[in-house]
Amino acid sequence: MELSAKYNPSEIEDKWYAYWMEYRLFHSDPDEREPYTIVIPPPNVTGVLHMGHMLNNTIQDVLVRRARMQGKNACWVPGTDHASIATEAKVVAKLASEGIRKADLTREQFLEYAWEWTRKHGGIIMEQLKKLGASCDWDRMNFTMNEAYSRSVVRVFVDLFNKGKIYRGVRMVNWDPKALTAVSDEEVIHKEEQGALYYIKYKIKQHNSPFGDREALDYCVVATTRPETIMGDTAVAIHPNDPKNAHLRGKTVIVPLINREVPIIEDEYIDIEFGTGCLKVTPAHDVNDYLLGEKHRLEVIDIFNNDGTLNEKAQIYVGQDRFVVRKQIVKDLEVAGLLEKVEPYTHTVGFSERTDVAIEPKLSMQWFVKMGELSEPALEAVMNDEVMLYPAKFKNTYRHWMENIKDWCISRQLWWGHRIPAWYLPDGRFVVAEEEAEALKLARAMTKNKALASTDLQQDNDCLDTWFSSWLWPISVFDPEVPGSGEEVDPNIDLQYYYPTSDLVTAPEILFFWVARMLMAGYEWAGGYPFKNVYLTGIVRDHLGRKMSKQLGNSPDPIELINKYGADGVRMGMLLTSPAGNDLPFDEALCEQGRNFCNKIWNAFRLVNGWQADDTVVQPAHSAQAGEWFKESLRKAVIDMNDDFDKYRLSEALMKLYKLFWDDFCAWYLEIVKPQAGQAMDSTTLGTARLFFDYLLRLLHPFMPFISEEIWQHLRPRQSGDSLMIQPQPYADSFDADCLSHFEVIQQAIASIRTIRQTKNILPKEPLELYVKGEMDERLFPLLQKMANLSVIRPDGPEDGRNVAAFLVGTTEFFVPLGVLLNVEEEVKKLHDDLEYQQQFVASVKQKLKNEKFVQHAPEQVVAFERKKQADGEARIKAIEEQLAALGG
RNA sequence: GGGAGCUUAGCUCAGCUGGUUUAGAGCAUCUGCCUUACAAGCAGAGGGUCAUAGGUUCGAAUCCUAUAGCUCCCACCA
Repeated sequence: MELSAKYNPSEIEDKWYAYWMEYRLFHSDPDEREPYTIVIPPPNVTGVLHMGHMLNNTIQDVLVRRARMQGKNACWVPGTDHASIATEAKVVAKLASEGIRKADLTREQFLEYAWEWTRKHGGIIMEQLKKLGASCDWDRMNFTMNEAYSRSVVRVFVDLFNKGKIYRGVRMVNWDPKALTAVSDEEVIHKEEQGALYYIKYKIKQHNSPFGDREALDYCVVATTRPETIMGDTAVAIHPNDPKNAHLRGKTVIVPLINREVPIIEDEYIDIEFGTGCLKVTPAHDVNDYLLGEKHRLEVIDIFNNDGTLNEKAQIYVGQDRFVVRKQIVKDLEVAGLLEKVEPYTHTVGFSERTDVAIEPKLSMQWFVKMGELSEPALEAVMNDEVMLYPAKFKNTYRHWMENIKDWCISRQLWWGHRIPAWYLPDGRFVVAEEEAEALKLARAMTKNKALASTDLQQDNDCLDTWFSSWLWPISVFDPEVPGSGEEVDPNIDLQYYYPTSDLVTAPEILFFWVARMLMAGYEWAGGYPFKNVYLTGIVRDHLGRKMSKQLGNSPDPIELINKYGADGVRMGMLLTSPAGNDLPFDEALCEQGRNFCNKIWNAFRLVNGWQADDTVVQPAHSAQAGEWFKESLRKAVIDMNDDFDKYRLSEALMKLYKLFWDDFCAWYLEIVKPQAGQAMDSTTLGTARLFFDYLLRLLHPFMPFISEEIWQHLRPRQSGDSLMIQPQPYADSFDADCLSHFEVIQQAIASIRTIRQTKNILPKEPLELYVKGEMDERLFPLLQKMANLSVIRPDGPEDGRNVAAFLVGTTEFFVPLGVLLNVEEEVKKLHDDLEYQQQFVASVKQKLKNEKFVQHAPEQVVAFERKKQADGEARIKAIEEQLAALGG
């Protein structure tokens, strides 16, 4: 069989993915084995794969494939999220491009468009994951708006409501006066704006005056950027410890132009240094003011219409736009003598991402979940390490957030999502139920009106926050009947077997949005934590350190990368420099490195594949030695990699494997056992080499599934249905450290001889002689001889020290007689430099040992080690001095 | 403003409870090689006051304090 000199991924990747699918190797059913479960963080249903997904899913696939090869029943559940905000925004934009406005559609019509969009674009991302090699159990594909899943979301809402954990309340939302809708915090873009700070005089009302309630000359000054909202003022606030405003305590002031009397309140929220230290309080139009208002029980006066014009509650400027009013009111205040001054002022203002108009904070009725009790077990689980976060530094952040948790606003003014299962009665009261029929029953009971019809009920128009469905993900993908009625006869087998899942791999920015809430849901409805370990990935950045985003256009298309470098190459590129929790500065050079590694593996295979065994050939000593050494090296690597995996240090595990394969296996082992040109190979060595290759492929498979499978299938005849995917991982629990260190001495000696060749211009082909003086494992001489191309190895030093290149490994001296004349001066200088270095080294060690406190306090081992350092150093000095003497230096 | 974290070679990072020759790796760089597996390669080499300043200690990249710079999360100041 003819094999190309370059590995060609595109020829084999689809073939093997189809093969794995054909034999259902990704599929999992509960059995007696230990389960290993991952649920995918569901990407947006209509999204496309970006680099963050690449990283995230590569990590998951590595973990899943490894667990599968460790004999666990591995199950990776795929699926997508309906992503209400993002998807609805896309649908609205698409309709707009066709000249259709959402406002002109009924809910049903809009949802029809949305489903059409979802059917058209949904699932693209899952197909892309297949290109990456993701070994998901596609039979378990899920979607947060599936019928069953949706029922579970509604059931959870009803359950929480019945437990008294859901309530309605007023909340400040980001109102877009142009789109006439609330937008989420994520859709608000904060921009710096050059504005002004207006200082407005509020007259102080004089009480207890002997002359009655007459207006005084006295006033306080309030600084504001939004003078047009003063008609909504219901208080002026000062700091309780503010001496310069102390005279205002207990007074009331008059709101200019409309002459409303409002109280002076005191609160520590006020910044004494800002402006005059007096804050106008407008609860309807500022988040902080609203909180102040709530605290001090102030009246709330909403002076704006939905389109940003003023309403009749403003009393003046009714019907005019907020920005027109701002200009006009400043003039009017000035005329009235109530404007003290205007200062230029730079501040940030929120703008709507969709319409680019200034966001108006607006109060509205929303649904909330009480978080207090729900959050307790979720906080505890992480703090007592029942659930582990990797890296652990996120524990602090997590605690900080959980301890200051606020109630969760779960309603969204959107149509694409799970509609809130609340029905309003004509009298304004409401009932909560899973279905309309049930709601009607409840409503009839509540009103004691049996004639009440379903047409009298109006279901809430809002839908639920996306996270309110995705927090159930690790439960509902296995059992959408949770929370059940408590009357189920058969417990759900899948949930029992796969839950809790093993590892969750996700981005740190959704630690609170998603991870924390899944923990809460797990304890609330599934009796315990939803996952044992949370691996928080880094954020993928470009080489300038910017977050990759569509807007910047700095994100490469993952599929193009796969086409260019192969899936295995890209996977390796993603994993090479991505320790958990650290940012990943992405560079295509990393994929190139991955591709090069594939090529290296491929060519190593070509070499081994081309060898023919000859039973008449006896195994050379060096080949046997190389085999013994590589076996130990492999064992050590397996142990080290297991340790790395235990700590979720995937990139380090991969780097160890990279070096094991490239350096130890290719550069050393294969080079040692490689027969001379034209010579045959003994069957023992060939068998061993193939066995090693097999082990290496097993180690490689979780990281690079395609190339490893391709080569494994070539390595020996296979039955159909066989796959590397399901072979056990190599196992080791110990290794021979002496064997490795003896070999290392040989490696260093060989490298030194090669350096001599290079500096002396001696070709590798030309054999050299070698003298070895000192301790050395002589059994390894044949190996040394082959790799350094030595004609002979002799004990002790040469009699004539001239024209001999010398070097040290440890304390062992090596001499290479050279046919050419040495540049004595150069050699002497080199030896002097080395001597000086060694002398300084020994001096520093001596200094340390002379210190009585060191000898007293330091552990015995450490002192003994220092003594050995001294002895070795002195031995080396002696050797160098001898060499200098031999050169007559 | 509150919280968390980071700063080690040109780049990306290891370096765990202080002692393991005078700090390691990969990539990049430089030198020499088209050696019949691989130039997407082989062989070799160079490169670091461990951000700065103090402190603790017999001993500090490692522990403590301050300073500077950077990153992230939360709240965003009328």
